[in-house]
Amino acid sequence: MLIGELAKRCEVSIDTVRYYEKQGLLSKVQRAPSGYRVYGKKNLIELAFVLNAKKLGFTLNEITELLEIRVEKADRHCAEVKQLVEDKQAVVEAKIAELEKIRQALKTMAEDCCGGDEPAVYCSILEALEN
Amino acid sequence: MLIGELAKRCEVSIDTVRYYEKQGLLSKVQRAPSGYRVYGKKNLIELAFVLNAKKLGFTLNEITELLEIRVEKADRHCAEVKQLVEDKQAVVEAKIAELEKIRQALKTMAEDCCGGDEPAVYCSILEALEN
DNA sequence: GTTGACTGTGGACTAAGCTCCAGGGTTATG
DNA sequence: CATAACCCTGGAGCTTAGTCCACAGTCAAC
Repeated sequence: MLIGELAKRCEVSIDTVRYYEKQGLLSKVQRAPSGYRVYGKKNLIELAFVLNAKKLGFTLNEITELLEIRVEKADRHCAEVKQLVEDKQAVVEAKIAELEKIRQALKTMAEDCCGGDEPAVYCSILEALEN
Repeated sequence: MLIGELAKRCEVSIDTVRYYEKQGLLSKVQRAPSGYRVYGKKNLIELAFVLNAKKLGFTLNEITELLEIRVEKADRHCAEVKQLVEDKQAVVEAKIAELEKIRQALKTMAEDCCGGDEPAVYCSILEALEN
C-alpha cells in the first residue's frame, strides 16, 4: 500500500501522513526501490491509533506520549494510560463548563433583545457589551 | 490616561491594546505632543466592549463587525445584532455537543481500564484506540 | 542631571497542525 | 512512447491572537 491509499483509507491527506511521520508519530516505514513509502497493516493500525486519539482531543504531543507507552507496553502500566485519559477528561470537562457559561450568557442576551427592525440605538446587547 | 493605565484597568497587556488598534478594533486615539496615546472614557468603554465580546467567544473579526454596527447604530437594526449573537450561540452549542461526546468516550474508556500496576500489554484503552 | 519608569515604532517570533508549492522522479495505461 | 496519475524532498505559508525585541524618545522624582 502506497501513501495515497493509506491516506484515503484513513481519510486524511497525504501531506498529513508525511507530516505525522516527520513529527515522529509514525514509525519508520519501508521504502520501495523507487523511494516510495510502502505501508502494511501495522502502519494502518498505527495511523488509526493516532487519528482516534486526535478525535478524543489529544494533542500530537500527547499522542507521542501515548505511542511511547504503546511501544513499551510490557514495561508500562495501565495506570499511566488511564491517568492520561483522566487528565484529558478533566480538561474537556473544564472546557465544557466554560462554554456552558458562555452559552448561557449568549442566550440571556439574545432573549433580552427585541431583535426587530428597530434601529440598534438602544439595543440591549450592545449596551450589555459595554459593561 | 496613557496606555499603561488603560491596559491595567482593563487587565490586558499594553501590547494587546496596540495590537487591537493596529487591527482596527479601537478607534483613532488622541496623541499628546510627545506622541503618547491619550485615552478617555470613550476609549475605555470601547476596549471593554471588545474584551467582553471576546469573553463571549467572538473572534476579533466578528468583533469588528459588532463594532461596525455599534458605530452605525442609527442605521442598523437590533435584528442584525441578535443574529450575530444567535449564530455564535449555535456555534457554542455545537462545540459543547462535540465535547460532550468526547467526554463520554473518555469516561467509558477510563472506566473500562483497570488502571492498575499491571503491564499495559492488554490495556483496554490502547486496544480501543487501535479501532 | 541623572536615574528609572514609561512610551513610541517596526518587525520578528510563537503555538498547532497542517497545507501548498516547485522541481523532479516513477509507474500504469493505451 | 506519451500521457496521466502518482510519488519524492525541502521549505514556505497559513491561521489566530497576541508576545517580545531593539532601539529610541519622554517624563517625573531626587
